[in-house]
Amino acid sequence: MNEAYSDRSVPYTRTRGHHANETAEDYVEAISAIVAEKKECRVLDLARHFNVSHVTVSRIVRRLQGESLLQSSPYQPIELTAKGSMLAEKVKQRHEVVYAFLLALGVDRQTAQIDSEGIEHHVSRKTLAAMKRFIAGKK
Amino acid sequence: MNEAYSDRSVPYTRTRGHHANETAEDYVEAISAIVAEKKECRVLDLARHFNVSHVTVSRIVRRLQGESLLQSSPYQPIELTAKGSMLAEKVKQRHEVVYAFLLALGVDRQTAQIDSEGIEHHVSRKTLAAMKRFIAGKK
DNA sequence: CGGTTAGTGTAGCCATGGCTACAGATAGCA
DNA sequence: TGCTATCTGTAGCCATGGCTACACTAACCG
Repeated sequence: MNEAYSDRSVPYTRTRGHHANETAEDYVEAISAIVAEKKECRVLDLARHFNVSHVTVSRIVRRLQGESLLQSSPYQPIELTAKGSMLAEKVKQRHEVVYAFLLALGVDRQTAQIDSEGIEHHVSRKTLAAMKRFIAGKK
Repeated sequence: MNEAYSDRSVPYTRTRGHHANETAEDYVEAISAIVAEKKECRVLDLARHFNVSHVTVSRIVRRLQGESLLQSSPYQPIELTAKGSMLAEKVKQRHEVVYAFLLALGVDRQTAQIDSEGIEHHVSRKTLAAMKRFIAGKK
């Protein structure tokens, strides 16, 4: 299940991996943003970002390292691998499109921010393209 | 956490309950649809619907009974409670709006079906209203 | 240098939702 | 009636991601 980051191609097909992939996407996106903002990303930065305990973060970070999405050593800052950076970039762009789309639809910023976080993981390539067309048409 | 069916009101606030609520919504919606179609709903109907084993269904059904969303006795058909029916109706309507919205946006039926299943759980009241306005404007 | 504080790791608990394997119930048909 | 096939339940495994409690590291400051 290595390259399974968008495998929801059959209606109601549940696998263990879906939720884990969403977590991976959220984490690399957050790490990328935190590094961009304050030069380095720590376990506690992520814990505060997601409102979870540092223990939860630490275990997830270990898992993502096993998936070669990031690199971490004890008491050291967390860094994305090339693979992790590419995924982060893809997720960030998709997220931005969904957010901009909701704004264009007439939703307020706060709601658009919250809903886009939930929606982004479920938007297929085709729907994303339709959202882009809509945004372009609005300009 | 009894009435927590749409509690994602803060950015990136994760709780154990979110995913479980989505499962509950999917199940009551499916049960309602299956009952409407073939008079009764069995464990195996749900297992086939969601592409999971009957064991998984059976455990989730037990949990949902504990939440008073449905009633089930050994080897008997599954029935929604009044509470379960109301939730199912709400979810069904929201799902239909999201599906119709994606179609109106220019997405093909297959993609709209799949994406709407994932997206529906993350659409707030406000975004849903915006989708309705968009559909109405298209007519 | 030592002490306090913030950060991190580990152990171990829980709930959820995947699974296989096996056992028991139900129903339909010869 | 009894066989067979389908359905359902139970036991028990796993991964994920929540948590608290406790221990250790590191860093900063007096």
